[in-house]
Amino acid sequence: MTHLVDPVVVTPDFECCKDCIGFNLRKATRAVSQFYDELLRPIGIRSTQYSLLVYLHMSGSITVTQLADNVVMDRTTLTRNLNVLEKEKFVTVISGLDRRTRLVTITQDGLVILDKAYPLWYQAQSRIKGAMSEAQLNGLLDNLSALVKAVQPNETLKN
Amino acid sequence: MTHLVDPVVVTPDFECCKDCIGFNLRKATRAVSQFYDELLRPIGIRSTQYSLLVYLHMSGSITVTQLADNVVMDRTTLTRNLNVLEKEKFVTVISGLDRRTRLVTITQDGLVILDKAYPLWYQAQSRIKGAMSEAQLNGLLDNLSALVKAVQPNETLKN
DNA sequence: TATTGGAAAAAGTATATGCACGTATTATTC
DNA sequence: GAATAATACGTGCATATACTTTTTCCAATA
Repeated sequence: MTHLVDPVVVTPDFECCKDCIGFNLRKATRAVSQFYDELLRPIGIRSTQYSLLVYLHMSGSITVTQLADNVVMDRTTLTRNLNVLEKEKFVTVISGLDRRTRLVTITQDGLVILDKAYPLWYQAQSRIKGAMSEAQLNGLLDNLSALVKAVQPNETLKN
Repeated sequence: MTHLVDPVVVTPDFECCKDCIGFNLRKATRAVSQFYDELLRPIGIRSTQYSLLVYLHMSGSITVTQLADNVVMDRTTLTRNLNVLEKEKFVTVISGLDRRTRLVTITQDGLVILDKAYPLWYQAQSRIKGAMSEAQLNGLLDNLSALVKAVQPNETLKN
């Protein structure tokens, strides 16, 4: 005959926290972003700014919320990041037809800095890619996408 | 007979920037860290703080620079993160034997909050792990470690 | 059409991040 | 032992990040 065990408080096994996805992601992001930033430093922009400018170049004019959704960034974070780019004259932010919305557009100055930044970014990207196989790289990118999908609130629940 | 081509400025192919390791890492880190933070919110600490407390619990007393090296965090970033934990009485920071150093130690309060946080962290970690196979997870962690090693300045050059 | 509900965005507050620089302490060298 | 180099750390400044609250505007409905 079996008995229920007492509800004891088990000391957590913190050893397994070494495999925390969040911790390891943040650690790698710090290191990798610093690496890109270092190569971009000569022209005075950071990797976060480069990524936003590239996206704006590819997307064309876009509202703040749409851009935030697309790059998986909190809207208020994006607003502040855009303020920096606007101050540098790399983007313009104007009111949309729906006057609640704000349309973000890359400027000529933004395109110029993008062209300057591209070879620097490419160098950083190449060096990092050199540390892993093509299969590893594709696997990594796939896994990162899967993570984003896994943790994002289900959009279908909105309807 | 071959000729050297004119040194033309080629329009960059920004399409390939979609595979930027830094951009995709940051994006996943934003989403994933938010997910952990959401589950940790009931007890009032963030995933960054949880990770630091876990590390301090496992390592015992440690200097700021050693800790920064181990978690691949800028020393000044760590100082500020520790200030928050110190304010909450989760860690103590005292002068070491070498009076230049500062010894960081987790407190009783820190251990208490750790025990409370563990099941919440475990739940988040489990849900995320559920989105991928064991092989994928191990591959991801391996790739993240490889990235950190790839971009870190070669330590042997210091000697 | 007046109201009400929802959407888009900014501002306030706080943590996270890192570079440049300065200070205190230890180690080294002459 | 004094001068110098190296180490450990913090502060000032700026960007990156996100939650909460408030404001503005559009849409739907009674």
